[in-house]
Amino acid sequence: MTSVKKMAARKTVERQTGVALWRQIADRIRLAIGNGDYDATGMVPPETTLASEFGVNRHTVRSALAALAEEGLVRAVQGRGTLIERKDRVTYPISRRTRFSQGLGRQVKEIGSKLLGQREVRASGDVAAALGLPPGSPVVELRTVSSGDGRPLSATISYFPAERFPEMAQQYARLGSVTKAFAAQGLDDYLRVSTEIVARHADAEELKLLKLSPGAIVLEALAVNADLAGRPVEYSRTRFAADRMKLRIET
Amino acid sequence: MTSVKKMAARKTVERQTGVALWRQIADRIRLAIGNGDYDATGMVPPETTLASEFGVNRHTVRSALAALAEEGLVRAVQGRGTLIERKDRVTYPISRRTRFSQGLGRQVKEIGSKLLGQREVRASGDVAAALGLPPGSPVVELRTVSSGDGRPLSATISYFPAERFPEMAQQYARLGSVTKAFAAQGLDDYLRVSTEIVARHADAEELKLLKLSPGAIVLEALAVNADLAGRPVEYSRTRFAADRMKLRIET
DNA sequence: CCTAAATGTCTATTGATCTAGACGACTATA
DNA sequence: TATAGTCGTCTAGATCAATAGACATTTAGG
Repeated sequence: MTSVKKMAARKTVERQTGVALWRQIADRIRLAIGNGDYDATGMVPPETTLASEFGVNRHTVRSALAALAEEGLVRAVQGRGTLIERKDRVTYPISRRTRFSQGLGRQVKEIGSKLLGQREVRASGDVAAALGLPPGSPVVELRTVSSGDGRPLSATISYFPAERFPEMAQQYARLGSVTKAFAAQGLDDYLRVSTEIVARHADAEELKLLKLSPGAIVLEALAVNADLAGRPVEYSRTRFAADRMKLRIET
Repeated sequence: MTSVKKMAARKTVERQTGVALWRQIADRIRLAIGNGDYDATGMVPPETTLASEFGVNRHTVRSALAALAEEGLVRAVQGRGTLIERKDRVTYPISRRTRFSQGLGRQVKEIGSKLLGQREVRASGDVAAALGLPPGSPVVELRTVSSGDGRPLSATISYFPAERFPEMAQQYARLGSVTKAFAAQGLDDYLRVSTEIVARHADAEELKLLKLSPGAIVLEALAVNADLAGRPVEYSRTRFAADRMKLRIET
């Protein structure tokens, strides 16, 4: 409809929006790489081509590519072109039996989980409601960051009923997995009962934990897991680096 | 953990990242409004306070507030302060039986669906794969925008197998609902078989359709619905205005 | 009625971003 | 070994983003 642009498929970027053109273009190219748009050549189109596609100066495209090179996503080789080093976006499956490491298994070679902190606190309103406990009940809080092949993928804050799982913190520290820590305390199976997802700009803490650049997006998933009898055993708040992840809902 | 900032809670913003300070600040304030941080007064803190909190000049804060006023989120009144006009996020449930209007029922008074365009096209690779058809098969494409209480919430592109649902476009135009259009063509029930979710910055078209301000985020859900025999009947690509919506996964 | 506190407007200056053009350096291929 | 195609670097100027300070205007409250 409306106007039909001729020739070189014009990819629009917006000016005067508080987001620099080079950053908008970097975001678009990162997305295109993730979509496999350049798989045929394994390279990003030449700078001059990109510049005319986006309707900007070649220097602006170079700034965008420099940012992507900084991320380790591409590598420019003089005389040849700009090679794609890594294709982004890991798929994270969400199902009734969601297990962090399991789902990522084949997509990344190495999964890392780092425990940032743990403490016992009294459940605030939302945590208590999610876990079906009276407000103020003791809960174990775990803060973790998970990464795939060295890149941070998600930052999580989890809450567990302290009375039922008093050793949660120690067991997690020892085993490095929520599923295993549950098993060590007599819970062999649990199911995802609810997940809420919002997308927003990352705050300062998230930028640091996930090694993101400002303006980056996080997908925040609020999830409740329950045992087979339906009693909540975990409430978690996971922030995913949106440009590295895709969520798949399996129903 | 680590360092504890003292005094006037310094809210950090990052410089030289391609995202203007005023936009970072606008994003932070929008988030704070959504979190209910200013509910006590119904107002945003004074410009001078915000300026010192973020460690920037008052003019920079004014640019941020001007952007939020443009969105209709706040309204500045000389001599009084900056009033919060609106704070919201509609929840969109995703389950095996996802129906657009149903889930929003009690949250918004009035649901609007606008048909932007319809045509019959040959299925491209991804569409064909999702619908389980040979590439190039005829499919009906519908483009719609849905809104709640007058504000656009989502923009959708849907594909239906043209052979099985030849009247899709006409029926949708007449009935204003995919569920009803299916029913009119003999399909009484269908289920969501897969959903993929990514978050990214809105492109130019989405900014326009969803009446967003540049730099805004969209949640993109790629979904396949199938009949009870498991045959795909719809492939849809829905872009939600992320600052107005929350997705709830029901498993 | 005055004052404090808040937003509105103006000018001037600095630094970051973007454009424009030219030319050098490297790679692959005919 | 040319030559076309591509990335690398440099200079100069225009526009946008942010700072700084001053003062006007409006509102609420003593």
